[in-house]
Amino acid sequence: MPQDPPFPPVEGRSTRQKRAVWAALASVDGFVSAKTLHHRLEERGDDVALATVYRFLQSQLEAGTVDSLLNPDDGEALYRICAAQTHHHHLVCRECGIATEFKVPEIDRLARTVAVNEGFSETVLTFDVFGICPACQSPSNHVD
Amino acid sequence: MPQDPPFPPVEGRSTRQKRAVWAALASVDGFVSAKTLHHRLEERGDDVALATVYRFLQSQLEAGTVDSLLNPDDGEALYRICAAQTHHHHLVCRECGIATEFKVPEIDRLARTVAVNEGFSETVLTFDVFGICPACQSPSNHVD
DNA sequence: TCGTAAATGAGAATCAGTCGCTATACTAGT
DNA sequence: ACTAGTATAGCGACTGATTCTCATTTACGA
Repeated sequence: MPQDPPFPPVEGRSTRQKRAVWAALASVDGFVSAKTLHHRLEERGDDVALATVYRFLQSQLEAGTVDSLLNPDDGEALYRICAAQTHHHHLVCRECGIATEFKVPEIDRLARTVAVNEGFSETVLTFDVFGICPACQSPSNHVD
Repeated sequence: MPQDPPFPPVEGRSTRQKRAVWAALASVDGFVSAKTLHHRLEERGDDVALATVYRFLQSQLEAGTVDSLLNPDDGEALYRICAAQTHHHHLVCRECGIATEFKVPEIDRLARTVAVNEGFSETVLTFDVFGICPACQSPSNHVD
């Protein structure tokens, strides 16, 4: 048992479960669902309750160390580590979850302008792009 | 809630239930959830199964006569009548559901460009803005 | 080591959304 | 108009994701 977890993203007490979930999340390239994450943990032999996975993801979300978005197909929440605190959007493969972050300040500015003109406050933008990534387009490279 | 349903929206057979759901949808200004719509129907004395509401909304969605989006707070799907077939986005009040449509072609163009550059295909944009509308900001006018 | 607050596990509860079977509306034939 | 045939609609039961409850366990400062 290493003395210090690789990255201590953990707020509050440091537990085996939190470290395990973080490690599993860190080992994935793209966005994953809580369920998928839970499966990976089982495969690794890490016993963590599904509820704990959800709780951890929720707290990290609030802490800003993970990002989440809703799969537009089924409304399922997807998560991934996302250190970049600054505002950005995602280009996400709906097959494998691989994601690219991008910023288009103009977009945000334009949207804010629209909102302000209408007198809206506390605005939140949801802006993500879903598609099929190059790897998933070629069956040979297809990753589930 | 000005006028009657502008057109008979019902594709396929015209039934009491479809007409009722459409009328209920038409009587609402903003986006509503299937559940809310179902409540309204009950209040009116229209007995329609929740599943029927969902199915109707789904078919109208495909027909392009209603619009939907995911509430980022809880992932619930929201619907409203939306005749404008052309691509557009929404500025939605998260309190009362009131929504304004807007178009910013540049946004779509920029987003597509990002996707194409990364080699993504079959891209779908999700872009909506949530906030608190002027009416809901002043407690006196607050609509739940 | 001890005490205490925080975290976890297990499963029940909740809630949006879907499915499979039955009932009904529409059509063609008479 | 009446009836059978067929596709569609309707509805109750179900599913799957997420949250809640609470008894138990654990981390960690004193």
